[in-house]
Amino acid sequence: MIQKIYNILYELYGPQGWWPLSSSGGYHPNNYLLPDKKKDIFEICIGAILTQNTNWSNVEKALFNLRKRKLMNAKKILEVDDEILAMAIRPAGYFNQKAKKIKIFANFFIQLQNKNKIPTRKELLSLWGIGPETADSILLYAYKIPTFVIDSYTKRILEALHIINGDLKLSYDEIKEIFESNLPNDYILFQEYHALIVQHAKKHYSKKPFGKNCPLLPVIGNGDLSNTN
DNA sequence: TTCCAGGCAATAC
DNA sequence: GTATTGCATGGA
Repeated sequence: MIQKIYNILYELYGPQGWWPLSSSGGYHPNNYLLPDKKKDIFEICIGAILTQNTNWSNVEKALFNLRKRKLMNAKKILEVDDEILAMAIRPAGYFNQKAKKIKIFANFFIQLQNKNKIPTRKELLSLWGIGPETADSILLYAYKIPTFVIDSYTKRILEALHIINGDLKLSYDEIKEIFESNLPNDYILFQEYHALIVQHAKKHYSKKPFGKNCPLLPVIGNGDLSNTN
């Protein structure tokens, strides 16, 4: 079932090429070696924080401002005044909170560089401002670690398809496990699948009634709560 | 004008 | 332990 949904979405939309990177002019379908530079890895991490409950077009404005001010760099982020940073990322909303989150992450990022290591999920979750979705996005898209990203769209679609029951209020990790236990452990597949879910949800699950004209519903939505295969 | 976006932490119950 | 609230901009 989980694999089948992926096949249908891929057939519908094709490769998505997440994460969008400014250095490659946005999305980069079929180039799964990216990011390959420290600056791009950092940009993905910052973008993952900025996009928390925020439209990507607003995040792009904030990222543009950061590049314009030569702040797309962990050391510079730590040096700049909180208020300057907050104003630069203002279009992304929640700018005071996010400025604080970005500073905390920049400090962590520099420590990673010094130790020449990649972050663990546990380390990321211990940072103020990094929750499960942001941690998984960073691991999957910046570091190519095969960990599945769950967002509100994912839950919305699974509920519409009756693969999960909204009343059961499954945890983030439980929903994540539904995907990971039914798919090969492949970061490219995980990157594309999450991106396809977002693409599909923007089209059919953004405004109510959710799932209107969703082509998955006639194929998958059979009301069987137990079958996640 | 209202609603929503690729959440998270703090607070209330 | 679970539910609610604050955080904020910009486009539809």
